[in-house]
Amino acid sequence: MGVSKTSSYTEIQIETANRLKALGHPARIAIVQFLLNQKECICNDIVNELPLAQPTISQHLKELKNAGIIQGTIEGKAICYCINPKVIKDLVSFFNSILSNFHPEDQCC
Amino acid sequence: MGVSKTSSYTEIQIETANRLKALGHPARIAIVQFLLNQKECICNDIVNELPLAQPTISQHLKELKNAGIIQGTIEGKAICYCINPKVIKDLVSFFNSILSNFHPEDQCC
DNA sequence: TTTATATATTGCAATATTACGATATATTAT
DNA sequence: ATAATATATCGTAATATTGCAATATATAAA
Repeated sequence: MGVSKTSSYTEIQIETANRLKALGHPARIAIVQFLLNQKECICNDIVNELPLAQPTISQHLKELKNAGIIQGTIEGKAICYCINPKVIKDLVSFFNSILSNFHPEDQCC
Repeated sequence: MGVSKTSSYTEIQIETANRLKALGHPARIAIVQFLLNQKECICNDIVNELPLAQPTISQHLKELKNAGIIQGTIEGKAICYCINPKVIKDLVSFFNSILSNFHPEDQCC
């Protein structure tokens, strides 16, 4: 006892958690994958592809956008969404640093 | 019109989303990082480290365990939790496949 | 200007998550 | 057997997420 629990979370922990949370839904995983398989990444194509109503897709896109994972630009009356690769690269770095800290000989299970 | 939205989610999309969701909370990020920085990965040490009550930590550990990210073994009256590196490696593979599908020349924004 | 198309926002119901006090369980120490 | 320690579970309140119908906005087409 006597140990004070003063530690809160670091900015990096919070930002990483926000990004992973944004990707932590099958519809949003599917959206990201769909965007990458299309040359034209138009919002309406996602609505036609996924089994969700248009407002729900719009909501998921907003969450991905808020987390910085995608960005959108207006293309006439449509909106084109694209991946931000830097965020994905940051996540890969995060997991790789986890793996580099992993020492099997220290594991008790 | 005429396009039926028959597609649901694949098993991989669902599993990946579950794992990312499990990591999508700063406390669970902190837990994973803490486990990797300790040789002895004892649950009670996490309780002393993080600014959360013991039942809350227990609940977060359960979610990480359900997602397969950690596993625990009984060590006397304590429980030792460890990372499952395969799950992290799977996530790195997932993000790398996203990056390999990313073609800047196809992006509209 | 009217109509059609594409997307966003609002409002709302159902469900899930988060956090914790109280309590249960299980092991160890006395 | 009793007490102490470590962890899990239960119950519950507060909040967040998910999904959608209805509606608003904005651009393009007629």
